[in-house]
Amino acid sequence: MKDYLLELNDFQREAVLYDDGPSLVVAGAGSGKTRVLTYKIAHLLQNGYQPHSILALTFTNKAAREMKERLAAITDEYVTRYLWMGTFHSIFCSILRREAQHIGYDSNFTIYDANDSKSLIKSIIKEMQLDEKTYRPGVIQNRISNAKNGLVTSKAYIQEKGFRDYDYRSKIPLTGEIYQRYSARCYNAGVMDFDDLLLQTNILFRDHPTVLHKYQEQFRYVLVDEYQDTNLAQHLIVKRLCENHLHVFVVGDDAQSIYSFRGANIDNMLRFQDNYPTCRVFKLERNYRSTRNIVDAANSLITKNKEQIHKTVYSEKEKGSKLSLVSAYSDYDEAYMVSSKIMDMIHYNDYSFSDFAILYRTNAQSRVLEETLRNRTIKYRVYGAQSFYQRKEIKDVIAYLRVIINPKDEEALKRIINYPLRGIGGTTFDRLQAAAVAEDVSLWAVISNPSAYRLATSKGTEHKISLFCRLIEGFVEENRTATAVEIATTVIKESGVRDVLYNDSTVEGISRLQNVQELLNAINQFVTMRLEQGLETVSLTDFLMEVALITDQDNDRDENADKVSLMTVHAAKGLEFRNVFIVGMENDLFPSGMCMDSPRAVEEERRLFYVAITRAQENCIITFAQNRFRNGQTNSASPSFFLEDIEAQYIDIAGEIELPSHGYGRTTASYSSSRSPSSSSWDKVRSTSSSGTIQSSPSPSSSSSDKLQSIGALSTGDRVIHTMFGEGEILTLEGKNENAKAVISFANSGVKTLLLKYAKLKKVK
DNA sequence: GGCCGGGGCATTTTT
DNA sequence: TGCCCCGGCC
Repeated sequence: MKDYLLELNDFQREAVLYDDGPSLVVAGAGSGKTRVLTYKIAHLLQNGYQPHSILALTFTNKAAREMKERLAAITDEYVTRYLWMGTFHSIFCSILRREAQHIGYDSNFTIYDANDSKSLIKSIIKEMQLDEKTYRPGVIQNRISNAKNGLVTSKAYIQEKGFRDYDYRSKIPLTGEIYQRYSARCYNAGVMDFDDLLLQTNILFRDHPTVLHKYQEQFRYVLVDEYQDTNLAQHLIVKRLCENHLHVFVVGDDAQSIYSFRGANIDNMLRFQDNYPTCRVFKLERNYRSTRNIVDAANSLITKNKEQIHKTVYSEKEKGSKLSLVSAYSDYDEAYMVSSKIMDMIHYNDYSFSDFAILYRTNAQSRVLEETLRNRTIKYRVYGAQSFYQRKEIKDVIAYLRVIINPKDEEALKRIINYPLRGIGGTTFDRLQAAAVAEDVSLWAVISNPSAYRLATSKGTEHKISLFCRLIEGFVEENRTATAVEIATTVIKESGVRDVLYNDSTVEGISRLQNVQELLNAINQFVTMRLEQGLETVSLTDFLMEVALITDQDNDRDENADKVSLMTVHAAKGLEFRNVFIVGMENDLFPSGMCMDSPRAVEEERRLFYVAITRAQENCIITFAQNRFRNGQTNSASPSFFLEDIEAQYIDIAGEIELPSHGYGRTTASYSSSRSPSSSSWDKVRSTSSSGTIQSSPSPSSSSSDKLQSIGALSTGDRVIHTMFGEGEILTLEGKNENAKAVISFANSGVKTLLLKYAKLKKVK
């Protein structure tokens, strides 16, 4: 093993070496938090801790994987195999599976993802004949999730006056009832949702001291990453596991706590010392990531928050450039300026695309950016977009697999009972489900024996149901002996999914079939990997558990691809880029308009802005638009009041910026940065935006009426997509308004003349 | 049972 | 603007 201690600074080393009780490492942004955690584990290993006696908990698979890789590099690879390192959810999912019988579950329970949960809540709301506009499924889902994360079971929820009153005041008094039904349904279906994995673990540990004791004995040391993001359920699990030996080492940054809406409680970190009175606090304050200006600017922002652990983050890098603040006329212009700036910086500073990230508050903002980047042929990747396992075709196949290992899985059944179409439609399904609810049995119990439930269905329908039932039973039977890949292959073939996709010769259809093939590869890969790690057998259940807890993060396969990264600020946490754009810095957007009634929520938004700024290593460029198209209309916007929180000395109002040409002529405007001395950047912003130095770009519709080079947004030579004919190129354009026509040469359908009024053309590139 | 189109509606979301 | 839900129609 390398002499790892030499690679740490004094403070980091102190934290790693201290071994005399609970430790809290308050790690500022970019201060080498993961490094400390990794070396701490290496240190424990070197001092005689067995790998299987170390439990290291993270929030993302990616964090766990990266830490494993780093550990493998400084210790031995085989060691990391036996470490208990993973996300809270995956680790306790394994434990729950092992101990399921203690809490009345089968060890083959399946997992509801957020969509499954929401869908179930929706059906319950319908069954209770409540109005979906009053009882918004998303809101109810949040309420239930928060309750679970706060370890409030449905029973407790209904009994507790506080919840009742709160729901009553929110005009959704029956939330407790929905929660109760939701829990019952999950239990009957033999499934757990994400929150259950933590809630049930707590129940397990609370009610079964011998089980708890077993794990207390096993885990001699417990480490937690991103502790500021733990919720009560997680905090308590850790506390229980450590209560005897107090070998607990947690790392986090309270200034980066941005997940309270998911139940994270920053108090877990702020009051760590109350929970562990003998704890020692270590502060890592040296930032290794960013230039001094960036660190100082971020500090000046975050000091405006009241609740925080005091620390002074500093950088010893060069001063670097100031942050820059750029005003744009519209969201479109904002996107255009960002892409221009990227091109400029690449040109003059020798950056590549992958040195840039564009961060925004909401996913909806990515659209304009994407469009603009495409037009400028800038390669980009949107993170947090639909992940592989979220695709419909993949979810469909996964649903079959879920039903095979747990036929009671109601949401999975719902997905596949009529896909591919087999004539079991909504009405029939509702009847089946109503019977299941009325008799308090699983949906599968009704499906596998419909005649026992006096359903008002026809003979023909009953036959269809029994065919479906036999199909599933056949799969279940095969799964006893077949490998995971074999059973998945059979399912795709015999369910009819393959034929449906095969018969769809559209571009989308072909890609869906490829995705399904890719799923088989993924299963194969997973099994091979596990076998290589020395496991005797790898079941379908193992794969499904892994898949259920996987999210988008995992596909960083093309990490080396040279692309600009687009993502929400939330998704950017933990990442770093040489150059960061923070766009849409406007009131009502960032901070979100929904936080304004709560000072705590405003502080969280400010932390979010802090996270955004601290992603930047060299340059941080902040933009806002004076007009933004949102929810179908354009609204005028004002620069975020958070900008006022950044001290003026660290931020510049941008100089000359080229405005979008739209291909209709060029305009160049420059920002008149206010000369008047001002103590806050805010004044400058105001003077800039109100003096309106940025002119509106000409609108596309004002294009000239020459030889009809273009009509509306279309020009000759444009590549377009037609819903029927596919992709093609515009050869000519003619006519006005109602009669505007285009002659288009389609790749697969030949040349067509289309009336623009009817042809819904979509421009590509 | 299943498809199409009008109307209402929009945070963030490690698992 | 784009998604999702529901109601009407085949």
